[in-house]
Amino acid sequence: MEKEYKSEEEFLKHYDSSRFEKLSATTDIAIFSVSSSKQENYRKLNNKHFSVLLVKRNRYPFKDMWCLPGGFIGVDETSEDAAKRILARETNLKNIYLEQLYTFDALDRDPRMRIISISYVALVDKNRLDDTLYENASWFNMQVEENEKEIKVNLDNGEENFDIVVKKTLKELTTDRYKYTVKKNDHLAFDHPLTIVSGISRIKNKLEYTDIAFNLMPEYFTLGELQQVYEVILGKKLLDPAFRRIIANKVEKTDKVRVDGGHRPSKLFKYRSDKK
Amino acid sequence: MEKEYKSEEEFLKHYDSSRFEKLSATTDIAIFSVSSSKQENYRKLNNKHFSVLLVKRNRYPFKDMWCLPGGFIGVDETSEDAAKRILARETNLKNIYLEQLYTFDALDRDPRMRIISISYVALVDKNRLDDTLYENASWFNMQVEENEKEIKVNLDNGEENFDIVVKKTLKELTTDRYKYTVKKNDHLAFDHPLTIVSGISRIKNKLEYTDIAFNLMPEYFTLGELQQVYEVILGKKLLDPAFRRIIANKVEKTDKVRVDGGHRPSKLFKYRSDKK
DNA sequence: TGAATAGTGTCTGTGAGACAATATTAT
DNA sequence: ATAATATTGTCTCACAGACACTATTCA
Repeated sequence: MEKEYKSEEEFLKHYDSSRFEKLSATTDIAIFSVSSSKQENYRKLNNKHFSVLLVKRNRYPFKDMWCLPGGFIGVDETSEDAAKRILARETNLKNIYLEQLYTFDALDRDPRMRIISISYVALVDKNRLDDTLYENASWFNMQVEENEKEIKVNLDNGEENFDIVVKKTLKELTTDRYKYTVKKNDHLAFDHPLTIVSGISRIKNKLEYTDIAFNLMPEYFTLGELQQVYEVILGKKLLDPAFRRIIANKVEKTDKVRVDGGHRPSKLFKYRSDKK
Repeated sequence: MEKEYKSEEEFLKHYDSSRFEKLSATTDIAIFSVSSSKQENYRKLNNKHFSVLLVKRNRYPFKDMWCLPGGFIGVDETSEDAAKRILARETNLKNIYLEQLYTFDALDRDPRMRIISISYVALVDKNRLDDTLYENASWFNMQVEENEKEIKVNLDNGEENFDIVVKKTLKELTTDRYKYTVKKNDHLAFDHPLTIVSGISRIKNKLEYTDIAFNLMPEYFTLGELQQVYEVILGKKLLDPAFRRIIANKVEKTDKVRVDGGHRPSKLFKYRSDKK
């Protein structure tokens, strides 16, 4: 039974904040970007890959495994502030695209104790990044294969290469569209395969009805480059005329030109937010 | 500096779970439904309203204000389990549609202390509900008006009627599509206006590309009723032929018929999950 | 000159929006 | 008969998919 209080102030004065059990909370961020790798053929464009930043853990639990950048949320900071703090530690950039993704809270997701993870997705333009990475961080190119039953992501940082497989359970009604469960994972700590797959799925969806792609682009870019970014994230080739129609009112042609190979030079465009 | 451990087991044995500050977590659920109200005209169909279940608080903080059903998350239950526990308390139904919405964690969202809220959205078919409601619960019909700058929701349970207004800030790139902030609210506790508005927005979006609407429907329904549900949630009239085209492969015609007024009877349909 | 990308024109089929027309019921 | 909903037909316009064609560069 609760005592009677005359006012909210009086109630708060007597409130015992230890009445309910508390738990720990962390933030984990799926920082995505698009990497380029040179082609041998001087005529061809750079190869692009959708990529994610992982950190090698140097302490228990999951020592020596890879994980998403993250950390504990202080009692005096919001999860978003914590995410920004971690982003600032991992990159040299301000004003990074940051969006809350999902709160993972399975009871056994951390062997230490009950720790929930309020996860975020961030998008960065790799061109603006320093090459120097914090601690044991490394960019992994992702190759995503998805069918009705599962999603396989191949992760490759040039030295290490491994797959994670996440099973999709379609629950029809009575729950969200899909429920993900880890099916194969030997290299990632915690439930981070779920975070990565959820993040990819979120970005893929939003790519089609928002302008988030431009967070992955430098100020000036060619339409070919922009199309490549869409293609590596969506995981399929797009037809040039259709693509140009779709993004026509999101970009603005500049008088700059890029000459970069044995082929016709391309005009440089920039993002136009005042689109109709 | 961290001590050296020989194995993860050894590390876990010595782990001090009080090393990091902890915080409290609650679950709040926006339980949505569609209410019907009889029309005076015998020919006309029932009027439908998109509605949300609110509870009048009988204790501090925010005593005597309305809030979403919710409660603290135990250390040994997931937020989803907590949400199901609360749903079971408020309704008599099993297998309710339940989806994680967002984690709200502004530092000042609760005057007692730092409490984050992992919020959920639930959809129920009011026809299957008992009329008896738990404690001080009450269904409020919602009238939503949205423009570029803000979202106004009028809440009405037959006895009380009030507005909440939430401001939309468009952050273009560098963050999610919109950021919501409470602009006017005299009747709802905590940051629940944000939860309600976020929930409405989520359901509105998913209505178009998923089958969630059928969670709001009884087993057998007419296409007119189904269309009404879409219309009250989307907040606009739809054209009959277009609507029927869209949902054609999601429903299955039965040989049942509903005769209910001074107009042509309608065939009853049911949900068909094996759609192409 | 050839291989590659850049950029545009155009045809066609699909599908949404709009409107019209017919069917059926209780009062 | 009338007012309401139920149901279907069809026209048009916009647009995505598909393909073809031209432009331009460097080795």
